[in-house]
Amino acid sequence: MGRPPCCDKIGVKKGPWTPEEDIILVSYIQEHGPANWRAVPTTTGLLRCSKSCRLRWANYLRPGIRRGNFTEQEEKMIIHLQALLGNRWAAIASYLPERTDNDIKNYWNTHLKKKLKKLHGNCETSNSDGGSSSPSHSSSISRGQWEKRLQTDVHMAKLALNEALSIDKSNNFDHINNLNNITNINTNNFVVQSKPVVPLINQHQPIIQLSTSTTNYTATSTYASSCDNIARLLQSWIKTPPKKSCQTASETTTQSSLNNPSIMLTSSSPSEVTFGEATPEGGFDSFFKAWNGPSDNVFTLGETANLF
DNA sequence: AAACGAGTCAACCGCGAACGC
DNA sequence: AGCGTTCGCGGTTGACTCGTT
Repeated sequence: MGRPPCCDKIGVKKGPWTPEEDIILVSYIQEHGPANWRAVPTTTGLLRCSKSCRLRWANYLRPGIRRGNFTEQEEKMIIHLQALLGNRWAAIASYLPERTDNDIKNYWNTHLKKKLKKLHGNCETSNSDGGSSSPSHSSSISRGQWEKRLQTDVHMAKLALNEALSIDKSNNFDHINNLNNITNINTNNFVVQSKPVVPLINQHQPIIQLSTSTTNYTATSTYASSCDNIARLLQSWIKTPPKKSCQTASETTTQSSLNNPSIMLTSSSPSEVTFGEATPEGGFDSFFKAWNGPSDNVFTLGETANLF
């Protein structure tokens, strides 16, 4: 029996998400939390499959995501974690809470792979291409040799991570905690465990913790950063008007979005953005008013920690 | 200004794991 | 235990941007 498709192929929209769709999705998650993705399209009326909604949230709308401009420390971490864990991007992303697995994967494939290739030369035996650090890919060397090399890799990774993290200890508490996890890995266990590192990102995902009353938010600042993401998106969207499908899609959906009383945002500062009453006649004006700060005016990791 | 190629990244697809009945 | 459903992950694709000619 074949696996049923995750959604009906008919009537399901594909391609880039419009700001309106983003707002609808965020509105839903703000109300129900990031769970039961299956219900999202039917509840919200979004013409997207549940998978697409989850991905959009996880990779783009989720609060606390930083995009682009990978720091040297992050690069180091990614390189060494990749050496440690292979192409297990979700596990790697769990050590970089502000980054998504997709972002790390892209950055690896577009930047770091080349960088390492340049550094080590083409005939280097290192596993810079990913995957070869796993026992299943080490057929050319004996198990003993592989374990020896892994021990060295782990040691090197520890040192590099220590070095990288020591620079930015103040706001990287989570990294420190995660470092403890990674340094506690027993190399012997590592060999036999199929999943030595729990994807910590899952523990961060239910960031918006709502009480049953949707007006009583305990995670205002974290949600604000999600609004922040959308605000930035909308701003760039306005600056560079969408072409092709994006524009036509938004044209067709704007009215319904504005008529949805739950999706307007009002606030005097980005850190206090909450969902408010809809003012259809106001359009996105209030949204932009809400967003008037620098892009890095978002909650800190410490603030996130306080939520748990 | 136009054409082309390379680089980037958001989104899709398919698979396996986890979960619930 | 077996089956169907849902979720999460990693690989891949393709649209878009940017630089060069």
